[in-house]
Amino acid sequence: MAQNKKDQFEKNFLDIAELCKAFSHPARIAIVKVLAQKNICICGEIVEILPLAQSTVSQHLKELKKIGLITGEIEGPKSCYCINWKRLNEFSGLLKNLIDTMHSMSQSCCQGGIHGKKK
Amino acid sequence: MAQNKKDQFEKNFLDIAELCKAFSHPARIAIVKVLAQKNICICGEIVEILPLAQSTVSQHLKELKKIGLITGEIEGPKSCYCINWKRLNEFSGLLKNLIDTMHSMSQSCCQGGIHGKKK
DNA sequence: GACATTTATCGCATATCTACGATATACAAT
DNA sequence: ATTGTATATCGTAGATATGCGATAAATGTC
Repeated sequence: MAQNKKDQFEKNFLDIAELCKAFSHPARIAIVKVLAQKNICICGEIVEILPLAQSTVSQHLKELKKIGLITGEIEGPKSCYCINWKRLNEFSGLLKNLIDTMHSMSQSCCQGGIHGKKK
Repeated sequence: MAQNKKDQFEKNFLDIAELCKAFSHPARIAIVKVLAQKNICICGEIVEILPLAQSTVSQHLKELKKIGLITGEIEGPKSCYCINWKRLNEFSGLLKNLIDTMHSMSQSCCQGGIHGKKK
């Protein structure tokens, strides 16, 4: 059991869910911030700042790259990871748009229906 | 091994990460949308719409409630789950603020440093 | 009280995530 | 060619997440 049911939902939801998953661990948020703040591209420098092993940081970078939030090029022994601002802003926009859309279609709840019958 | 290192990051990151985790599964996004769109409070009605068992939906509701994105009151055999718009907007705002802050402190990368030396 | 309805919780199986050390890979420098 | 440096990948262990059926709990109905 415990089959994967994620594909049975709206494609739009899956995209947002995967973006959220990328940010669902503080280490990955921290990595993105380091890339922005310190103007750092190098995996090794990130490793020095964060309390994580090199292999762990590399895995997190891989996930961030997979979803498109960062880009990464390897030039021999050096890496160059950069933030993909377009995708990051898209993430923020998709979430805001989702919430705004939901808000606009919502009506008052628990006031007129069965549940409003508070004694 | 595999110890939990989440507490070793900024508290702000942990809060955003937990909010993102709540939205990191399309089922939970779908649940929130159903609560908004259909103006539904009842767990059982959500179960009918989504391709999930009642116990699974109940678990997702519990997680959404735990992080504060929805509120839930049980009146005997009936439930009343409502969206917490304040918290939802806070989620959207925190993410946007984080990204904007990162963007404002960022400088160009891979253009003047070692990595810019493209042959 | 007996029964139906609705929801939460328990127990369990499987899947995925997190983290690390060890190792492989790719390139620069000597 | 050998060495050194930086990074990715592999293997693995433990922790969480996902999902369901069965069951318990709370309330209304007969």
